[in-house]
Amino acid sequence: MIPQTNLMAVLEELGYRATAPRKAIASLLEQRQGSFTAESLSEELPWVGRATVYRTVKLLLEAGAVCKLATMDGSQIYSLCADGHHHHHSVCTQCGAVEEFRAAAVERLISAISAEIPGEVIGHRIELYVVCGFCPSDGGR
Amino acid sequence: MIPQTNLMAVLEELGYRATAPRKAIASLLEQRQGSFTAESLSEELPWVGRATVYRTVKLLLEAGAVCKLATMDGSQIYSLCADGHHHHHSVCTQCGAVEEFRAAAVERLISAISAEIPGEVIGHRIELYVVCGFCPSDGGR
DNA sequence: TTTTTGAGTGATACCTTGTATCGTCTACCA
DNA sequence: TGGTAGACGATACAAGGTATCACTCAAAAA
Repeated sequence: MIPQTNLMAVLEELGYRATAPRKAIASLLEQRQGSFTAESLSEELPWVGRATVYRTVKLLLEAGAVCKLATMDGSQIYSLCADGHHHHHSVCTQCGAVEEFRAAAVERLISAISAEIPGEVIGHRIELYVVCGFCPSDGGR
Repeated sequence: MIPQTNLMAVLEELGYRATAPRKAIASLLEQRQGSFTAESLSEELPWVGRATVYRTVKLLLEAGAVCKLATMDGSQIYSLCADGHHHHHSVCTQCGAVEEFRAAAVERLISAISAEIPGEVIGHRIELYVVCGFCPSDGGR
């Protein structure tokens, strides 16, 4: 799985200018590779205005380079998306690491359920919450 | 599917007092039967303090009489839950109607995916976004 | 290289969705 | 019919995000 490594290029292709704040945000995200919040980005780049951080994250979201997901408690986090195509995420509840997965079985399941549900299915959200291999499991305590 | 029709009784069973604001919120939710936000409740019951509305919704959530879900754009909504057991929801993107569904296939799928993912799966979130039978489909416009 | 200009910026006010605090009130049991 | 803990409303606060606005600067044109 090779994550998107040239966020700035993605933005430039869409006609957005290569400014210092955008470059800084892009390169920070490329280094970090995990999930993040807009607020954490803002803290790590105190010289970039808060509004600019939120604006840039929104641009990346619209460009499809970043996905918005929900944690188990319902709060929002963002994650780089390696894959522009439809996929789902597993989120480590301990360290925030995000993995993408695509499973044909998921799509088959959705169609099967669609058939049983009144109305037309136009979208879905599937997130798995995991304790990843690098984090101590709760059971171990 | 018979929704929970006695929210106040649920709260009283847990030892909470039957106060006028709680009764008003419970009966409003029982009438409405759809999804709602805490803010919309507060607007419909202007004589009940905002904090009380949020507190009561939280109690119902903890009691399992209400579920918290995410809309397609990531915002939070609440919905009455008929069924205390584990289930999933489909949300109409037009009118906000929520249907519950349980599918053994979902649970089988989760176990199958768990086997392919590093780490231990401890939870999941599955929501379907639909245009329900009572709403005009976008395709029709 | 210089000029031009509109996209992008930071500061700041504001909004939404909640939670915490605190003095007052009231549901309920004895 | 009290006494009292639980519940209340008002209000301040917090997190996460958007809107506004005057200023700056990237980059295309001259």
